[in-house]
Amino acid sequence: MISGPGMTKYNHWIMSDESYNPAETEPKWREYWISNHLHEARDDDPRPKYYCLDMFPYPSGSGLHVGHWRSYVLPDCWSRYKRLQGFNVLHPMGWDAFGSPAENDAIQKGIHPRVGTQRNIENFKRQLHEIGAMYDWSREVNTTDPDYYKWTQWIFVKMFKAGLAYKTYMPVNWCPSCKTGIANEDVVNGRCERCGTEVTKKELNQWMLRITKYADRLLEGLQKLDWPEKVKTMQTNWIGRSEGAVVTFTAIAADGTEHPLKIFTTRPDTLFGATYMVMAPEHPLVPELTSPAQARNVQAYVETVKHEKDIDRAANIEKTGVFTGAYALNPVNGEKIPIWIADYVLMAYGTGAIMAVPAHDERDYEFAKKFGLEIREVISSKQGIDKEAFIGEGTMINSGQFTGTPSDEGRKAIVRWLESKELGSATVNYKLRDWVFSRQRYWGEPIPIIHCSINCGLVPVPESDLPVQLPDVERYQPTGTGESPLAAIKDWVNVKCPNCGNPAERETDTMPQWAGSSWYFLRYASPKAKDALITEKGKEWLPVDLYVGGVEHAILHLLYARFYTMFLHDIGVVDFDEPFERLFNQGMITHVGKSGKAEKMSKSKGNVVNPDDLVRQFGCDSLRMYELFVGQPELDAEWNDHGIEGVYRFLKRAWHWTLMHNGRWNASPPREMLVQRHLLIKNVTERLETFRMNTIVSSFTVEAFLVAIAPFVPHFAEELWQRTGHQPSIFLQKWPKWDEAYTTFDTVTVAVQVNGKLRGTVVVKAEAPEESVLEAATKDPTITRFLDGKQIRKKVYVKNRILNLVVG
RNA sequence: GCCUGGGUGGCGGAACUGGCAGACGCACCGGACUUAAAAUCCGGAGCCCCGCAAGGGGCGUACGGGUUCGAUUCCCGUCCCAGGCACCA
Repeated sequence: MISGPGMTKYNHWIMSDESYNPAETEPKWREYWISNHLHEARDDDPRPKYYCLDMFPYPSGSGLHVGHWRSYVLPDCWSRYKRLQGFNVLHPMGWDAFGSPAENDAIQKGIHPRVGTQRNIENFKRQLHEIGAMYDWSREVNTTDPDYYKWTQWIFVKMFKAGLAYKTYMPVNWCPSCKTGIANEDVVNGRCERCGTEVTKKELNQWMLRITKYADRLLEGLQKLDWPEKVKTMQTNWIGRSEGAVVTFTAIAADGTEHPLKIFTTRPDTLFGATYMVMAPEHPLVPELTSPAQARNVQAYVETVKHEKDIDRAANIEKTGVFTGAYALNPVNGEKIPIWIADYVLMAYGTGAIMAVPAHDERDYEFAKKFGLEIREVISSKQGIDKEAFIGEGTMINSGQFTGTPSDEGRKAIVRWLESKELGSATVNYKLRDWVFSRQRYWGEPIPIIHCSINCGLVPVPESDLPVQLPDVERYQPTGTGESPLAAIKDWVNVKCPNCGNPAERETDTMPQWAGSSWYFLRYASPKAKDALITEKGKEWLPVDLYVGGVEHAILHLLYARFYTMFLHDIGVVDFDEPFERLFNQGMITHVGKSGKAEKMSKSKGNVVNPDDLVRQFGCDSLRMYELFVGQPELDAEWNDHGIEGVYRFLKRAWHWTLMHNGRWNASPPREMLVQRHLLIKNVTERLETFRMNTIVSSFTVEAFLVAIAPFVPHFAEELWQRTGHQPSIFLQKWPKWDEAYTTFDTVTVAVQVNGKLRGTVVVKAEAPEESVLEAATKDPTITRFLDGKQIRKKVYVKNRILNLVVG
């Protein structure tokens, strides 16, 4: 700050101990809150509980930027508000600390993931501290802590015992050069991000979780949740329930052998329109059905698809496929139709084969046009099928005994007929697939299973032996066989079978990062419990009342967490089956960087704004307030580098205003002031309740009121609270209530329109009847100018708002 | 291609259930204070047109229609931007 002999009188006043100096007051109050345990949630507190949860972060090396800040400030503001409302608030924080960046650092720089992670956590914690949030650090959890992942493993063992965890061969993205499986996000344009080699597929024996068993419950549970409709829609589409039928066709190979070929269809009513069949290229029957004449083509196609499958393909890709040389018999009419393979049929959905009805399916239509296959209309429609497939409902035609039936009835009739002949059955299908739970990586929870090849097969580690600790390794590099680095530690791998005592081997796959984050919200309730995942006392905190985080987790994380909770409910660990009653999605902060466009902040785009500098210059409270002011919380907002100066100026004004008026507050205030005060409280309360924080901050400029602004600028409020002669902490106060009597005005300004155009305003008594407004309006020359010589044909009056006169 | 959001001044963004569009802030302009600057305080402003001025008029919420006394808000169509998903039978 400026000082010295050149200081003016006014500067001197700024420099006095009344000046707003956040650098001095903010650390003081943070320390006060901590040493007085004000943010710790007590189990035995008699107040009603409120659990406000932030999505816990992955502690990355690059630290927080102002975009991250936004997602922590809103829930903190809300938590403080709930505290002032008299709730016993649990607002915890922790670390989702397993994950590949730490492992990559280990490979590239030789830093032990545990060491690197610990260092990042410390930096994150320091930065989070500057937010001034009321986190209860006594409940901090860390997914990489053995005391924590003991329970991550325990849940897996329970799932295994319940038949929800199983092993199967699944294709993974495989880089032939790195000799390792890689995640989808590390495949860029079909190539390995690290070495640029073309990625292919490799079948690996993988652990799977049977999430599909919960598909219906995951779908139905959505109905009772207070979540954004957008997220519910995304989850609904992801689960993708569709009703239809499985129908068995008879496939005849070139050598005359017959194989049942099952297909799934949502339109059994179009069965008579099937003119060919398509199998996924990976379908197990493909080799058996392919004729010698077609073998070369088929093999070549299958090979191409292996490479193409996960490549980002352009929007309007052309259909491809080849004929297998085999035919199938349609069960409804015995007709012989050709069997093709094509990549537009996916092995992972339905049965991996379809009957193609080009007249009534867009994709089949396109395919049939390209390869000159027959298109047969079986549902009548006005538009016909000359230009495109007709996919709507209509009357069945060319359909044997079913001709003339409306398609929706026909659907059921055909299924009944198929069932009676044992040729098919009504079936519900889901897009949702089982969850690939294996990772061939080091930095994750070891899957607690022992392979006993002599007697017992797959044996879970006894619960009393948990956790299976992650051992130190010499090398973090992949083994090249597709196994995790753990496979190289022989004295860790080799164990005795807990069942029969014979030599056996540990599972060397680890769990995905999702594992630890699927249940962490439960652990905050009793983070130190030794003998149970959650204590009886801890259960009282649950479920989470409000969950705040980015919309990018709308599907996977939230679905997995719901699945885990349902399972834990089923085995009696918790007594509810939906973990998050209310969900709020933050928008992200965009900023102009090198590209010249406003984009999401990231180091590579060079558009990151560091909060540390802003906190130093303007204080934490200014940044908090600007983060809330910047725009509607659920929408993205663009960062304005100078915007924070506005809130800083406001806080300075409010600071001096408060100190100037101190001591004069108890004088009986005039009604004018009471109205201002009650309106402010009403506004802030109502807008907080609907999360419209950005519009509240604007209304403060009317008049600052310490308790009402405390959730937004806690240090500021706390400091002034004390300076105005009160005992800290302000957060022990009650949220103020407003009185309707003071939120109404004696007079109102009514807008007067003529033919829908604003021509003036009149001030009348509140609740005034139409006649008195009209009377006032017809006395106002600025309005009567538009009425002269014309007749009022119609009057529309909305009380206290508007009078519209239609003249002509 | 499909799904989901979104498009309002120079900029970020307000506007409760259809009722005074542009709150609040940034940037800008003018004034006060200052030797000067910064800071602070007061005032101004959507755009276009007429007028010396006081003032007056027109147009305006991506674009084109519609419903209505009245539309940023509701309906139909088009364009653009962002995010997500990849042919789900």
